[in-house]
Amino acid sequence: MREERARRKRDPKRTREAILEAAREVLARDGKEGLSVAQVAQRAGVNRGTAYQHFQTREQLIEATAAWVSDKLYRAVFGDPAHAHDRPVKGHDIEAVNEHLAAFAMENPALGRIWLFEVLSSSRPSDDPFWRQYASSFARFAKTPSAQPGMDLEVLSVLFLAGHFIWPVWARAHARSAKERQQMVKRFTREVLRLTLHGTLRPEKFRDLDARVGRRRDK
Amino acid sequence: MREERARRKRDPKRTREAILEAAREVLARDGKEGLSVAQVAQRAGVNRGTAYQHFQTREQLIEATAAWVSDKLYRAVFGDPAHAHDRPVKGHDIEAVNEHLAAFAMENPALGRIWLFEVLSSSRPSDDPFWRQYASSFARFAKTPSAQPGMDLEVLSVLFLAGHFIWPVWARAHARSAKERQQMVKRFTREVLRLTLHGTLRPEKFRDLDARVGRRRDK
DNA sequence: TTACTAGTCAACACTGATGTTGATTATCCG
DNA sequence: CGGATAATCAACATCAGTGTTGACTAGTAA
Repeated sequence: MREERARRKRDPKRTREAILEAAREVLARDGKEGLSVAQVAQRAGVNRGTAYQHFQTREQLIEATAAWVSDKLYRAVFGDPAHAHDRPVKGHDIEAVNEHLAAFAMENPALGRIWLFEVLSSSRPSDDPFWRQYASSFARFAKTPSAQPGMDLEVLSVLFLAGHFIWPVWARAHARSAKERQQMVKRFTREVLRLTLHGTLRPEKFRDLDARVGRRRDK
Repeated sequence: MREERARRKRDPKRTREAILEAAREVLARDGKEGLSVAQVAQRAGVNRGTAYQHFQTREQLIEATAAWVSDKLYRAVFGDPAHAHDRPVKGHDIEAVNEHLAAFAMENPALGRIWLFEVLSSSRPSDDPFWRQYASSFARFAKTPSAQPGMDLEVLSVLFLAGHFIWPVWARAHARSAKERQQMVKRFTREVLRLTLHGTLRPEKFRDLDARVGRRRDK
């Protein structure tokens, strides 16, 4: 019942970070509705009252955590939001985006789950910065002559994003070694590449990528 | 505070069903960790004690609900589990499976979410009957000469299943008219078909499906 | 040093959840 | 009919969670 013995050394920034970190863990494990401030505070080694000092309410704590994750995700895949201009749009870049995404998702399965669930349950998912950037990269690529005609970009975005974030959950990323995780990422990106080459890309325009897949086409 | 006025007419089967139905609603809205027996009972118009008579514990109630959903899903896509033999495996059947799945997911976005989350959080996802059947259909098809070589079936299964269940959530299926939902299903299945034709299927073997997509291939 | 600011914490009041128990009574069956 | 069965419910004990308040004290600046 007693919360903690020794009084925490004073460092509000670090305290805030500790709370957010604990919130991420709890949120990933128990989901939005399963998060309690009490549990987060205990896990962070902080008095519950202190948590309420930093985040006025349970709801705000969740919100702040989700924002943190979205930002982290954005940076991992697209880099600094400040340099959001002059992004190239060739086929290789969509490929690079997916690879970064797959790697991040596998290394942070919990965060990916948080982001996905949070975006899905938000009233306007397309307000999320990461989603916007992902979709717009896709859209710019679609206008390219390298792209297959007739694609439904919204469907494809949802399909690929869902896949990227759910694959690590399925693959039990958290219970595996770094090497295994790396292998899982490889499997996923290879399959996505194979799929896109013959589904959303014109193979004849990406012979180099085609070769990387190592699939024989017996025609 | 007082739970109900008139005593419920005695009909244990119906009562059990009412509880399960309410549990599905709550589970879909608040997720596994957000479900409380109290809320379920109230929504079902049943005394909390009665709910505990039918399901010994909160955990068992959730389990029973998930099993119900899995069964419903299985039947919607594959039909009666009793006739699980002699299933054909041609390309058209994978296509039919995906169409049934897309329609079910769109008509029951809540149930789809329940299933997906439950399977993902279970310790052995591949124990789920629906998953097994889906994966095995896929696997049998993959051995067919109609299938593309070199596919990673596990990745593809996760990718497509995740997409099917998350698309309706994204598309806000619950807030749309029947007509709109139907249109959303069409969009999704068309795009999946287009994708598979040029990613997991050999187009030259499916000229009829190719025509249905209505995509011109300017070779 | 001293006074102030603010980060940290214990305790409080309250709400709602869990699982249990015993009373009530509809329904069934001999 | 009349007793047994079991479905339903109210009430109880217990515990966890929320948000608030005031006391304590580390750090800071005059």
